[in-house]
Amino acid sequence: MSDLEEEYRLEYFEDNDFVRRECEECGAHFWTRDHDRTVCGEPPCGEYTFLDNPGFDEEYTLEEMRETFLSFFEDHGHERIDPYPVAANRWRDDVLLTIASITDFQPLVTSGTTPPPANPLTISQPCIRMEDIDNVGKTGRHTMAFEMMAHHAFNTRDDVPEDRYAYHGEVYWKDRTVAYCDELLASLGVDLEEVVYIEDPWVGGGNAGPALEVIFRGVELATLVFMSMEQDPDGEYLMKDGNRYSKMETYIVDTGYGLERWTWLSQGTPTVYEAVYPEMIEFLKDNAGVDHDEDERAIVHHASKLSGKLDIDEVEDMDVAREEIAAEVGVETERLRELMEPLENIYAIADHCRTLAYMLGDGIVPSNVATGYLARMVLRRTKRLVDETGIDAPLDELVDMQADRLGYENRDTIRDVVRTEVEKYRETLDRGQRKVRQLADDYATRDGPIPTDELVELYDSHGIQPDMVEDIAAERGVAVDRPENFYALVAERHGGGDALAETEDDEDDRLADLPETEPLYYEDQSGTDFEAVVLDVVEREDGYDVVLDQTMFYPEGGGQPGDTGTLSSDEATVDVRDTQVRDGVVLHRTDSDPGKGEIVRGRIDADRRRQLMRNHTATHLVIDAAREVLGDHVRQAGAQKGVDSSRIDLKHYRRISREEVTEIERVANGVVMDNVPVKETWPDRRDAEDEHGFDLYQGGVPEGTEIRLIHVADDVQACGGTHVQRTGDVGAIKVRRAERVQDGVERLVFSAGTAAVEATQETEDALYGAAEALDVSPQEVPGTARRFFEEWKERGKEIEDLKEQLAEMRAGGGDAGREVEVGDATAVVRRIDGDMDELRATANALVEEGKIAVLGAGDGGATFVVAVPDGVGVNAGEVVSRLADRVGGGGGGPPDFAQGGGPDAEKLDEALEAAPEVLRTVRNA
RNA sequence: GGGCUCGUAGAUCAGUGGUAGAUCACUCCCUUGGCAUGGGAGAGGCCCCGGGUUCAAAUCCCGGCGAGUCCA
Repeated sequence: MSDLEEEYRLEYFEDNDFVRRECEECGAHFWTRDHDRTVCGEPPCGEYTFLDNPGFDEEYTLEEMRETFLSFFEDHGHERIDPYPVAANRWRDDVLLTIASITDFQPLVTSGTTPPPANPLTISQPCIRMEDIDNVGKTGRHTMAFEMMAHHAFNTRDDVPEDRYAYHGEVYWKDRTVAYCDELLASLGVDLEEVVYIEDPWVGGGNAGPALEVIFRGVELATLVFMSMEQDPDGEYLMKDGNRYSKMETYIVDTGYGLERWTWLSQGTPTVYEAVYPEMIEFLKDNAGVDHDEDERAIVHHASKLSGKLDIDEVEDMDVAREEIAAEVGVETERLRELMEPLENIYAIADHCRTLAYMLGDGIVPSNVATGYLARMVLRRTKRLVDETGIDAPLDELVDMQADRLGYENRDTIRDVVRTEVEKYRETLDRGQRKVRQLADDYATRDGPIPTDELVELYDSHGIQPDMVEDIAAERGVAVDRPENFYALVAERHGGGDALAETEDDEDDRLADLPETEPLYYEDQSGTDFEAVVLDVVEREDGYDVVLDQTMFYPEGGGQPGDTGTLSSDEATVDVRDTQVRDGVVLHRTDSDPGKGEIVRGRIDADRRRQLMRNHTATHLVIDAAREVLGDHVRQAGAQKGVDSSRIDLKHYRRISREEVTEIERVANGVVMDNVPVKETWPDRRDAEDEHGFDLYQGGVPEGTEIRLIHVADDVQACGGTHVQRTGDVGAIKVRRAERVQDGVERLVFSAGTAAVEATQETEDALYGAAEALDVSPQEVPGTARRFFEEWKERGKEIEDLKEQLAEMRAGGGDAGREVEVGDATAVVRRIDGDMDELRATANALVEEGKIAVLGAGDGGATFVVAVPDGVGVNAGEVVSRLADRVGGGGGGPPDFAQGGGPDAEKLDEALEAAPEVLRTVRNA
């Protein structure tokens, strides 16, 4: 075992007369040029000393600071890289949002599978961290959106083979990294004597390494991480997370310089927000009517400087913390709150709008899942703050102010998304208010508070904040039972949620030893016949996996199903039912064993494959058409190609209308008719990304240095599937339907080629069938169907009406049945073979006349209705129950009107015979 | 990806297996010079769709469609 102390003994520190010290306050080790320094200086061992006392020679705006940083590293041999989207789930599935610049390069680049876009590189990466959301605006230093400026270098040890990783050798390591930091700080006018490097080992996501925190005037300006270890039970390093780690063959410089912190430091304003969004804060203050006099400004200024104490993670009681600040500033707590709260809200609004600009600008569509859900939460929170603070500018305009500043080009879409989402929120609020009002009225009559479980239900199922419930309940004088641990109770409802460990079926070692299968399906996408050698046959539960040296069978991938067909040797032919790929080895799933070492002739099911190719090319066309019709924000959220029909899931913030579907279909078929070639290229991924951007990766990010691109007209996508040669080969595209798979995700189901024609014929057949049934032409079907439906309803009403008349006549006519005396009342017992409605109507009519009605019907089964006028002591339910018993069934109902029946219709008359007896028995009971 | 809730008149919603309801809106009549209002009458329902259980389903069960919401 060894610890990391050695790791920090840099030559750079030696050469520049640094000393290593242990902080008197917290015990951390740090390096400094100031030999008299005894504390590390990071709060709580130090305080911000740059407020009103800028740390740099000049003041910088956000834009200027970013440019200064990037050009500094460009001048020092780094290539400037465009930022990645904030929606990190577009290239990795373990995080939703980009939370650091290194997020961009995980896992493919950090693992050495794929080369970095440049090495070394510098970037200013927009990031979003939701954890601190409650601190934003209050502490003066927390933001949800920020840019992490960084420089990265990807290294491998010299002794590893040159081709093992996608990059090789050392670019630079710890000394140069620290030297850059010093030089950058010095170039901005920082006195290096004041700079402290704290040893703070870094652990995260299965990797670890030594790291340095750079502290200047109490603020952490940068973190320099030297990622060089991976988790390993036998590793020699025990890190702070309690796990053991060992050195990797790759090691990576991962730095993070907070753009906002640097801008803030250069200006020395009381809060970071005033340094970062001065114009927007001016605008918001103006709009909200925040106008302070000299005196008030001084209070706010003083309080802002102390606001670091309001960190809700560290402060136990917010109110107490505010009191302390008020005491120190020398004003009433309430006065301070009145002054500070609107400002805090304004700061938060500015930050949240920037967050939304990043999210929506990068194509996140608000929804109830994943990043879309986060966007929705931020938007709603922002909307609440805006309303609370009395700002009357529409939210889409506020977000647009940030989008404009950040240079987004899709601002119209962003505004449209915000407007749509605000409207949805308004509807949810309306719904919620109505619900709460009703509930409150309900509990107002019951003389008790609204219980906790109702509160939890309102929030969990209807999204109604407890605050809102309390407000509305208070208006009605109803208390609310709101416990401290409210959100814990909500979490409880969602159960343990222990994630099921995905049981990766451990593949045979046999496969690992086999060479990667030579793919023939790219060389000749329309080829169907080939010869190959059977390298191995693995028996499976339900068949065999055959491995060949080369194959034309396309293995399932990119939403395209694996090929089927046959493998024939001289002796036998086996069926290939499916094709899969594991680590480059293609597995042909067959029903019997073709024999290891045999030379076989492979033949794929050409018709099926051709349909799959048509569907795959059609998929590209439909996505492209959808983008044209619906907007550039449309992205693929999943796809599955099939022989008869395929589907793609698209991110879109509205339901796709019938007209839009028609238009998409028209555009896609236009490209089919243009019959343009479908081209395949294998560019270097860096060139491809430079030229086409991240939208290449609609179906996921491929590995490797070179990637395969499919070009169809103007559309370019990274794709591993097989395609037809010209768009005309698709034949035709028919969009069969659009359905909503989640909020914000629309699914288009479509068919290509023969299946498109068949799909059209199917709907036509249905239409012709309907036309024939109605005996009209197909064009007249909608009108006629509507008319028939109307008439059918009319007739229903008429029948009901007639039944009632019939019932009255029956009741009055006394044609059949018999009248018996039951006590003081008269009962009419009669068989009427009508349906339940008729019996009911007749019974009602008899009751009107003051008579007890006992009616029976015998169509199919036996049914009874018994009705009793007011004031007659006979329980109708009881009578029915006894009568129904005689026909093998049951029945019941309220005492004045009951129904029942049973299967034995032939016993109906018998039962009616017994009715007078039953009535008397029940009456006396 | 998972949990929960909802779908009944044009709108908002009641309706815990037994005759489908309320309020607003709508139409007509009365009150008034007219309007606000007030009084009365009326029209308006495949109770989302399909299956099942039951003598009987708006109601219970299963599936589908549509919507909302919370969490990862």
